[in-house]
Amino acid sequence: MNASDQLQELRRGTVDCHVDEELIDRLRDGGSLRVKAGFDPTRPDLHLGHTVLMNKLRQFQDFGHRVVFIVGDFTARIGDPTGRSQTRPTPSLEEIAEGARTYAEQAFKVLDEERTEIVYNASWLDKMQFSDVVRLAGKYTLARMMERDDFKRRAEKHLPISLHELLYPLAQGYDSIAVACDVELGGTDQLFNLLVGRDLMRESGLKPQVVMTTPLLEGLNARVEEGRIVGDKMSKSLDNYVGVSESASQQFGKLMSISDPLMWRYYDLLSTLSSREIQARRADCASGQLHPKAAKVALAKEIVSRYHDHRVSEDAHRRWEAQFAQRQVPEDLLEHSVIAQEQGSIWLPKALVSAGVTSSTSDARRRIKQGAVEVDGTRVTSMDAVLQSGGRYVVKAGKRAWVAITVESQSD
RNA sequence: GGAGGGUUGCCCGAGCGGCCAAAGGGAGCAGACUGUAAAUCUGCCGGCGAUGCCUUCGGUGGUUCGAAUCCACCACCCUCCA
Repeated sequence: MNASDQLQELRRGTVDCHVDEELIDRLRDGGSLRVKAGFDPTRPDLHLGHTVLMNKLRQFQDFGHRVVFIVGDFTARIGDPTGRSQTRPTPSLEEIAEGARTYAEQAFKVLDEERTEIVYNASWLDKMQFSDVVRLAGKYTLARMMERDDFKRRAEKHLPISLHELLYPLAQGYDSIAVACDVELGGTDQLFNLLVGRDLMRESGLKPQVVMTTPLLEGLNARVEEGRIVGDKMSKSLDNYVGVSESASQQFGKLMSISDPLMWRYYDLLSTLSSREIQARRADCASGQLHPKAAKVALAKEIVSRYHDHRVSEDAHRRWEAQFAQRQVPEDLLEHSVIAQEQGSIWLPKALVSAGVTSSTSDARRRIKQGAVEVDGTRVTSMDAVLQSGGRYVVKAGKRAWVAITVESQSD
């Protein structure tokens, strides 16, 4: 594929490319580019948000370029100040090593292993002497460092900025020197760090890297208001994510819960369809030829198939339709045994707590009061309901809270 | 080294002696409506076999009939001056 077509494809999905001309020049030169991306090994559970970047890296690989996958085992110990007002705890060496391993494992569900080089930044950063650090620090100024809006904001608010936080961008920038890359990719929140790398490379007499940023994917609960996406980025701590290693059913269900407008954002950032195909699908929905639900199912299937067997993905779809659209008892119903109390029965709220469906009897009573609890398909209205010993009951305590409870008698 | 401000439920944040299991918002949960959409509406949102009882407002001790609220000490966080 020629250079301008490559550029066009690589830029798809509203990826910001800083210094386009340089990239196209390098693409024109032919040969394989070294594309760098750094990863924080302390968060090894990849979710779809991370895969936006991964997919872009994969695209580079498909054009014949090489990915330099940097495990930030050293920088993890400093802690990236990006978006944080507090310094986070330093992970142990073991945690970092374990994280790096699982990270790579998950990354290769998307990346082409043949065209990926994995390197650890401690292998050069750890060896630096204090004098090396001083020399590196001498290449940058406080004024420029303070251009970073996170630092600027904190300075204005008189919030603390630790000195080591100022070193973080330098360390990351030094990585670019160490691996001599042509391009560095990162999330938009990484823009400043990436540009520092570019400057440091130039200072060191290297050809400065081209900087590309991928947008941050919004979480499942994001909304679209007046054409703008409102909501937090996808993150594990906010529990608005789809994990790469989650089960097909979980992934499918989560993807189906996003709002229609958000679906198009997900299409743009996660689908491998061409922009033209996505536009066509969108137009069909708008004109009523395609039901939005069908479009969402197609997207969910595409994504789930990427991380699971195609058949598993089909199965997840089928089960989802059965459980939610047709309100049938889920196939993968959890079985749970509880021990009967005196009188050969167990008070329903107690059974629900014991089966792990509700967090407390108060919670169980609340749900009964609100009509959320069903036993064998019949809504429970009495607070005094009990399950008889020896029986197996299919209990529902809310849309997603299903369990089969078997009551064993006390003497067992 | 000096002066001042702060620490409230999952998060933000009001409360500044009883009417406080603690306003308001967010998140979450449940029901209705649906395409498990989203939005919206309604209710819930510490625990307890429960119109009552028990434990919560950084920690410990105290004042008081009564403390998230007052006092003392301790811990942690922040700001300003040096």
